[in-house]
Amino acid sequence: MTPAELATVVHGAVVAGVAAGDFAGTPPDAVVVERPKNREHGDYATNVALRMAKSAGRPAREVAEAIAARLRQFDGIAGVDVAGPGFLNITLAADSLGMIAQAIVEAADGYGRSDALAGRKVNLEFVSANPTGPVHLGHTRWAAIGDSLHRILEAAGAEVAAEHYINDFGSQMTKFGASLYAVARGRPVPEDGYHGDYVADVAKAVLAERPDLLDLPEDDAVAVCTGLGEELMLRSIRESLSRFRVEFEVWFSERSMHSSGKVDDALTRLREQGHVYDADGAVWLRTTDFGDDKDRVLVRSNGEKTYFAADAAYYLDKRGRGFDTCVYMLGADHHGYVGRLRAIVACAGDDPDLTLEVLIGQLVKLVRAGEEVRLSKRAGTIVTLDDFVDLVGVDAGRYSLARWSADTPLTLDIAEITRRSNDNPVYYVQYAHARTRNARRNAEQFGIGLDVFAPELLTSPYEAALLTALGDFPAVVATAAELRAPHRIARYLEDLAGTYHRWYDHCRIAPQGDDPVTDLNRTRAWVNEATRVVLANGLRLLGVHAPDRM
RNA sequence: GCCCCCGUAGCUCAGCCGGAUAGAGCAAGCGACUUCUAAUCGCUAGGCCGCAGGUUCGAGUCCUGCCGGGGGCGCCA
Repeated sequence: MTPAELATVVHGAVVAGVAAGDFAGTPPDAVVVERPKNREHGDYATNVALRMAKSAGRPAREVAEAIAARLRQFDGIAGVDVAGPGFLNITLAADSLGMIAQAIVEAADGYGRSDALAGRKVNLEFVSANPTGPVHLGHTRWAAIGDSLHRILEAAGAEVAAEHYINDFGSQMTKFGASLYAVARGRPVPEDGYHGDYVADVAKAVLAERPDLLDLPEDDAVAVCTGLGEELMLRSIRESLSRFRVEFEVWFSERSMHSSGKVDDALTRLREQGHVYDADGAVWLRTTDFGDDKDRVLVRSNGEKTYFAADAAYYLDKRGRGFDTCVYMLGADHHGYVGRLRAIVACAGDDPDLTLEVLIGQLVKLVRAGEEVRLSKRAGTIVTLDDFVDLVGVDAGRYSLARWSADTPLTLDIAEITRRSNDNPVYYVQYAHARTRNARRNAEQFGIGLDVFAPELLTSPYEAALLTALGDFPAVVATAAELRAPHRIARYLEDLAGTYHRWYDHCRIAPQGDDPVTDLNRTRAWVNEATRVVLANGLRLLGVHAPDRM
């Protein structure tokens, strides 16, 4: 019996109890059963009686007793205790609990998927690195979290598109082109230009493709630098992200919205909604109507449209493409933008609380031996995604970034996250997976396959602990999706790996010495395989490899 | 001044819709390798959940105020 099935059974008992007049009250829409922290409290616990007590007008313990009496009638439930203020502690029969293993093996890759977010069309925008420089460590945190979220939301049934916005319009691009040109000419980079060794690399690449560059009039040459520089930079950004196993469905160009007239359309639309006004020669959006602390400029007095205008157009474009939830993942240094974004949404006639979600990620630092790592050959003062992957690898890098809540400012110690031992959670979880594979290979030597399944033999408390942990996975994925919190997957996997290792130490799969192969051995092979499935599915959601051997 | 995030064990952090005796890893100490790969496991020790109020059967969790730390407040993108 899975926890979801048990929840249905308990709910049924509550409804039946009310119908039969055991106690009064309104049954809740759904019942939650959870794994108690303390194993002595049974396999599962529920607080439904505590929640019912008020409407029943009776002490929670009395309600609990009445529900318990009904549950005890149920096949597959071995025991029900009323504890504390009115908790119901439920112990399942071994065969009933053991069925989880078979269900998981049969569901295979599909185990953990749900329809919790079915029908939702979610747009996930993250990284959105400017094509004027490499992907840096701040982006990298979002690359890991955003891509995992992509996978998790899909597992929860949502239709998801990951998008990378390209700021390829405006003065920053021109500055980049001018910087490239300066370097190509052997002149110093302008004060407000782009610095770092990568600028020289890109300039060299531009020269290689356009040997005539220096013969062109300066304006034309800068334009060539801007165009080619952007192309090269974008290609390198894609390569870096792809190497980090991060893929986007859509690379969305800001410039394309200007040239196609979408920005003008958006301005018209906002004007029609009555939130646009002209002042000081500029065009403004009255974002203060919606909680912003000051109004924002859409078109500057020199006629140029702002980044903000493009963002309004981008939001409208997303909505036009049918997304009902638009998620923006921003660094903490951009949180001031949230108010403006909400105002755009409100000015467009949407409810920001419904269609807009802004996730703010706190800053990341990398330290080595207690010193912050800043030395980047490529970018001068920042650590790039490529530097990071070179230092720690993709698996350790992704896992280390994804296992922390985005709300936590993060300091990663290089020595700690690359250490190949049990104090490194990445390897702890990966090793557990490798161990399941090895145990399976070993069992096969004894002729143990997945044929006989006798769950009533799974009576060890270590099996109960493992089986209930395995049963939690779908709920963990659904919660991670709902809370946009990939770190919950990682924490769950660490817990599961520990539970598996303990089980492995106490419950042999293959027989020892000359002992004969028993049905218990064969049944444990299912438990082992179910664990492998969950570890593999969980690691896949984090974009981390599940190795066969370590 | 205003806004966002954080404050939980020596350290780094989990803690979902408020629920039972607040958890994990590391670090410290002790123990288990003739192993299903010890990249593992067992045990010990470690807590005014920043402070003060409030809400209620019940608060680490929700509300208010304060203290401490980090970040942000352009006709830049």
